[in-house]
Amino acid sequence: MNALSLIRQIISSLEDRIARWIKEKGIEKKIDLQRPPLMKYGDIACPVFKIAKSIGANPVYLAEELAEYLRKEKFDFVEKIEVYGGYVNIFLDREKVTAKVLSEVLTKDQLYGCMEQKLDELIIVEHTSTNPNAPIHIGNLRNSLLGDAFANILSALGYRVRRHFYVNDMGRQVIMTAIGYFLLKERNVKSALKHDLWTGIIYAIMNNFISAEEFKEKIWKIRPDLKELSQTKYQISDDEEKVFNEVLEREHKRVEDILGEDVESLKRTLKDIVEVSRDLKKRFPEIFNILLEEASKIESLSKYLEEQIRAYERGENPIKMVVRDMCSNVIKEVKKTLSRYGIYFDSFDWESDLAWSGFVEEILKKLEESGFVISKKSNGGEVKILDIEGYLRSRNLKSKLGIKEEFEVPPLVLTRSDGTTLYTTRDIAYTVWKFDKMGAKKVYNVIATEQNLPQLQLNVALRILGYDEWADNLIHFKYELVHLTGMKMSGRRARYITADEVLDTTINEVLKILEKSNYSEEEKRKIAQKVAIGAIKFALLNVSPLKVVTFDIKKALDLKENTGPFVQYNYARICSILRKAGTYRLDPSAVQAKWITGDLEWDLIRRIDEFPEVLKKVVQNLKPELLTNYLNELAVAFSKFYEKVPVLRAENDDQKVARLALVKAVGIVLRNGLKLLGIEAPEKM
RNA sequence: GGGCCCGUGGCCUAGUCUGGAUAGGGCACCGGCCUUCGGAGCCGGGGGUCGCGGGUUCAAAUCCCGCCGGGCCCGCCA
Repeated sequence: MNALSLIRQIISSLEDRIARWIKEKGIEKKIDLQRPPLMKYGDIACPVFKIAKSIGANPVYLAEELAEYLRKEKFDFVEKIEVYGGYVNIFLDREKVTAKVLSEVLTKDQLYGCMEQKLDELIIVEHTSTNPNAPIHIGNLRNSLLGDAFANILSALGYRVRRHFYVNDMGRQVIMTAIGYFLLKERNVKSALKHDLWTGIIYAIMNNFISAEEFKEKIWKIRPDLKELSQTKYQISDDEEKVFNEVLEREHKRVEDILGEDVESLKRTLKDIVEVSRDLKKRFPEIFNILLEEASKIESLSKYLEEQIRAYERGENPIKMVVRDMCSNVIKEVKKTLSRYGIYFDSFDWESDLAWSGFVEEILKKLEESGFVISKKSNGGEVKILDIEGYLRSRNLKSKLGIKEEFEVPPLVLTRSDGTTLYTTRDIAYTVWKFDKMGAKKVYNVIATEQNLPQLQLNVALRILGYDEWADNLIHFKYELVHLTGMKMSGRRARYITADEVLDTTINEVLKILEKSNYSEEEKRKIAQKVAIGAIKFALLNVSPLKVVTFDIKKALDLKENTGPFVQYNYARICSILRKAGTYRLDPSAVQAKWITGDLEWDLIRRIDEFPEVLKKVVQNLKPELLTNYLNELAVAFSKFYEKVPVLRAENDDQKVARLALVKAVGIVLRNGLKLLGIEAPEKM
């Protein structure tokens, strides 16, 4: 691990020495060095309050004593040591540090920040993994950007990284979409839209039909006579809605007894189904009506759906062909969208492949052998349930996994009553596959926090299988969802802001700014592309994954508010300086650091030196926002330097060369950092 | 009812794990700066009960307890 920053190394050697001093005094305390808040307090500070307290000494005297001790030692890069209050403040030798840091950055160039040694360890980052029946929208995009940037950084740190997309083609939603997709195909209805948009609409409509049917079945249990009102099972007419509401109102006691459901929530469901139906019918009348017509020929869509789910799980045609055809078409579009964002995968893993290979069944059997699977009679069949809580209690694992003892972890349903598997069940098999077949040492799953519980259950399931080490190395990289101002995204209503739209509108916005410039059309296009990507990615990555992002398209388009373009802008300015400078020897031996030891320069040097540390922190803490923050601050620091310190019109050639070297080094870090975020640094903008 | 997460000037955000010096940035606002390397910029200014209340400590945004507000989850969905 040689990618330590220089100052980090200096701190370590100081810490060793201080630890020795503390030990000599017979004190047990540990001390951490810190970065002082102001430059006048030096570069590294050591507060001595803790040890002073433990031996009842005056902190100021003790600090003086420590300072004396340290002064006697020889530290390579330390210039002076001062005491202020209970702090020992250490000032570094700017010239020496600057020379060393610049030499490091300039010689490594594109590799600065990266580990030289490649590690053998394979890390799998699974991200995006959207259902293959809809377009990538702004919410999914957060997942993709986090996963991709994180994978980039891991690979900079020397790991072997593979990016995997899990194609979830066995879910209920996908199969119902495929049914509708097939019905339209039979009627020769061709999509005028991109495939992912097309299936997104089909999904919404089919889902609405099935919800209507399920709702009616419930009502009819209470009032079989109301069946006569029904024209079609898949729509709730205005009359029906009225009557249903009356039934729910008047007979609420019976309703709750028979259905075991809350009347208020049933009312809400009813209202929702009707509203969604109206909305979809209005927006997509043809598709809606044709699907309704075709669906009405089927006795029960929900039964039919269940049959098809079973058939697909067994790998039977024709549903197999239909689903595969539809999903591949959607995935093609998803790939296209993501490639516009510069995001690629090493592998698309089809859920169904795993199931058809018999691997899911194998895992299921193994789980049953553990003795923690409970079978429960239901719907004329048997559901299998994994007793997570029971296992945790029997192994006393709760505190290890950070779960409150009193909290009872809900069981995981492994199979439906007809024997088909559920998402998380298949995910257990998939996870085993990642570790076992792919040989991953570590797996990061970039998945929204709403899946917290299933991810925990998955983790425990691995332990039940005896794969504790894998479970320890399975990391749920969680993030919160994206909310929108002014509208709500909803797959059920086929309402979303797609990643393509976001990019298109942002590009247009950048083009407007570029209008007055005298770049060629071609250049403008290229720049707009890069800057738009920079704005979007930076904005989404800049927010902690654990915080809900409220995406305001208007704000996102205000490029002044966006720090991505600001960072890019400073890179472009750097390129401009270097271009105008012509050919200067900027190799380390030609640079005299004594010319660049002012506060502004020193601030830049310290930040540049910190870059490798930042990358490590991003990975350790799952916080890509540390990198966006870092880059923004580096750009701010550079901007200040740029304003105050002339480079091309320096006083003499040596000074000019030194300043040019510094500028170049800043450019290298900005460019490398942006690249890790998946953002290109334009030389002109 | 239970569990997890978030709460820092008008808005966004760092710092919280591992407690230390004047809570760091950005946007917006007000006032300056285009004869100087790219003004998508720079300089200056106002604006804060770090959600609230206790506790621990020489020292709390940070640790502990209790509340409040917001989000998510507790389906034979994913």
